[in-house]
Amino acid sequence: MNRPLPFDPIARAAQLWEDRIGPSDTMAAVTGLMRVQQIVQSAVDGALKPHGLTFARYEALVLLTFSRQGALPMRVMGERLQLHPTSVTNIVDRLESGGLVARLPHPTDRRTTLVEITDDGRARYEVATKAVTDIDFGLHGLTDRQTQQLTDLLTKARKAAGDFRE
Amino acid sequence: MNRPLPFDPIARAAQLWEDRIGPSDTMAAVTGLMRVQQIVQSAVDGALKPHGLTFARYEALVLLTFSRQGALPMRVMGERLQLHPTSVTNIVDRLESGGLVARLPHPTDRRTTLVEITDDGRARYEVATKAVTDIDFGLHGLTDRQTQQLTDLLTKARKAAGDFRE
DNA sequence: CGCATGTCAGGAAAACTGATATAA
DNA sequence: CTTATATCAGTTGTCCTGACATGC
Repeated sequence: MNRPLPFDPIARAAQLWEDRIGPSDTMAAVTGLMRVQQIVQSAVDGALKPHGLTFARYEALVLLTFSRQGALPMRVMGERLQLHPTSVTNIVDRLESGGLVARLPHPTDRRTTLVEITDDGRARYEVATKAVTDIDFGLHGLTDRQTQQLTDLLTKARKAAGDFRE
Repeated sequence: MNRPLPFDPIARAAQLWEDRIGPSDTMAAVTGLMRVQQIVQSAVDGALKPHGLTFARYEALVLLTFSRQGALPMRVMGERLQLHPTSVTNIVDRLESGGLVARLPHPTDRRTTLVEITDDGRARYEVATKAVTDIDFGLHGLTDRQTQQLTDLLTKARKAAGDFRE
C-alpha cells in the first residue's frame, strides 16, 4: 500500500535526536526494533491466517509439539511463552475450540489443567510451519552470519532484562 | 512477578527446531526479536504511563517536535510512523483531548488536516523524554558498539522489507 | 470522473486489573 | 491460614476492514 520513503526515517530521527537531546544509539536501536517487529509480526500473521492461527497461537502449538508428552500445564505454557495467565486461558480457549488442543485434568495436582495437542493440532502445526518457513518469518536481507549476530545481541538484551539465568 | 527461567527458552526451542525441522537461525532471531520488543514496549509504556502517554503517542509527539513548523499533515504522520490512517486519527484524537496537539486546517489543501504540537505538548514531550531516557528505553546489557550493530542489522531488515529506498 | 484525505462504525487479538472458586 | 492455579468479567490500546463525506 504505502510506497517506501525515499530516506530512512529512523536515521533521520536519530540525527535530530543527536542534535537536540544527546546520544541516539539506544533510541535508534529501539525504534528499529519496534519497526522490524511490526514487519515480522504482520508477515507471519498473514502467512498463518489461512490456517486459522496467529503467531501467538502458533507458538503455543510449537511449544506443545516440542514437549515430551505433547502436553503441558497452563502455568508452564505461560512461563515459557511469557504470557499472562489470562492470555494463556484465552489462547488455549481458541485452540481448543478449533480442536487443536484438549484440556485434561492433571493426574496428581487437581488445581492444574494440562493442555495436550491433538492429532489435528499436530497436522495444523505442520502446514503452519511450512507457511512461516516459506516466507522466512518475514525476515529478509540478512546473511546467516548476520542473523546469528542478531540473535546473539537479542539474547544479551533478554538476559540483562532478567528473562533467564545461567 | 515471574521468576526468570533457569535456562534460555529460545535457545532450547532452537535446538529442538534444528533437530526436527531444519535450520533454526531465522526462527531464533525472530523469536528473540518478539521477546525483546515485548520487554522494551512494556518498560517504555511503564515509564510513560505516569505522564499519560503510550509509546505510540510519544513517538507522534517526538515527530511533531522534530518537524520544522511543529506541525504535519495526518497523512505524513502515518507515513513516517508507519501507522494506519485510522490509527493516526485515534492517536491524534487522544493527544488532542489532552491538549498536547491541535488540529488546524491546511492553508491550501482543504482535504488535509494539520496537526500542531502545543506548548503543553512540548512540555510533556520533555518530561516524557527524560522518563524514557532515564530507563534507557528498557534496553540494557549491550555496549554502545553492540547497540549500533543491532541498529545496523535492523536497518538491513527494514530495507529488505521495502521500508525505504536509498 | 478518478483519486486523495480523513473520519466513523465495528470487530479482532492480546494485555491488563481485580475478583473468585478450587485445591495444595 | 496462606499460597498456587485457572477462570471470569470488564477495560484498554492498537490495528484492521469497509463505508463514507469532502475536496483535489
